[in-house]
Amino acid sequence: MPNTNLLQGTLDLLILKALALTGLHGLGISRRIAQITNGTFQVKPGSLFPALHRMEEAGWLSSSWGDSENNRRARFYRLTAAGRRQLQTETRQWETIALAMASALEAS
Amino acid sequence: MPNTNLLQGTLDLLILKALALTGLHGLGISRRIAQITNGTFQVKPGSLFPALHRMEEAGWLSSSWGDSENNRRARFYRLTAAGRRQLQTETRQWETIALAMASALEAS
DNA sequence: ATACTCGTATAGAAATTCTATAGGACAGTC
DNA sequence: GACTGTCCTATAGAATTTCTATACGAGTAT
Repeated sequence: MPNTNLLQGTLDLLILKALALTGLHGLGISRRIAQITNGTFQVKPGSLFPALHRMEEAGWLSSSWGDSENNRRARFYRLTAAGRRQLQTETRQWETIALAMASALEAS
Repeated sequence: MPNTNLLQGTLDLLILKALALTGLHGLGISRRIAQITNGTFQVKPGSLFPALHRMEEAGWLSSSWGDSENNRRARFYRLTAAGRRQLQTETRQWETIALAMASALEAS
């Protein structure tokens, strides 16, 4: 019974968008996503970290170890140039989908 | 390389919405989805039929054999009462998600 | 010491969707 | 009648993403 909390496919876009302004470490990304979605999406570690690894593998993120605000060892992620392009692409895709769904749900 | 054409989770809602007005057979549902989304979503048989079976299993649809407009044997699906409730539930869920995403994508 | 928070990580399960393929039946044409 | 195309349903198998649950190390505070 997967409480499909998040729509499959939206997580990547949210992560990319969370990193658009500045680099963040994992939990920081999670917090920023909660912030920009007004608390609607609460990404849990088990979803977040595999996604980050996958996206780094894809070349959209790069990362390095550093120290967090609380003096903990943390891995900081930032967008690569390809990641920035991907953000644009996925944003457009989302807009297409949102438009289509809005049209469908308006249909009488 | 799954060209995830459709966002995972939207298919059910689209099917429910396609059947909101009147019962349809499988390919008819597919055509109606294309229609109400202005051609954005083209649901292929390999996605559609498993979904229909699943949703009937879940009690949201009921079906019966009949003849299509073209005099072919076709299975007609219609919403059950539970299906109608599910349509409302998923519509609200979608709206929540769409709002959250809009908020996220607006963030500077 | 102890307990708590922060931060990352992974294994395993679950679910949905896609590609590819199949086949029966009707309709139209030569 | 044979052939071809369209309509309609169906399934197997693969691929992918996300969730639950669990773990562990290290800093902080009591």
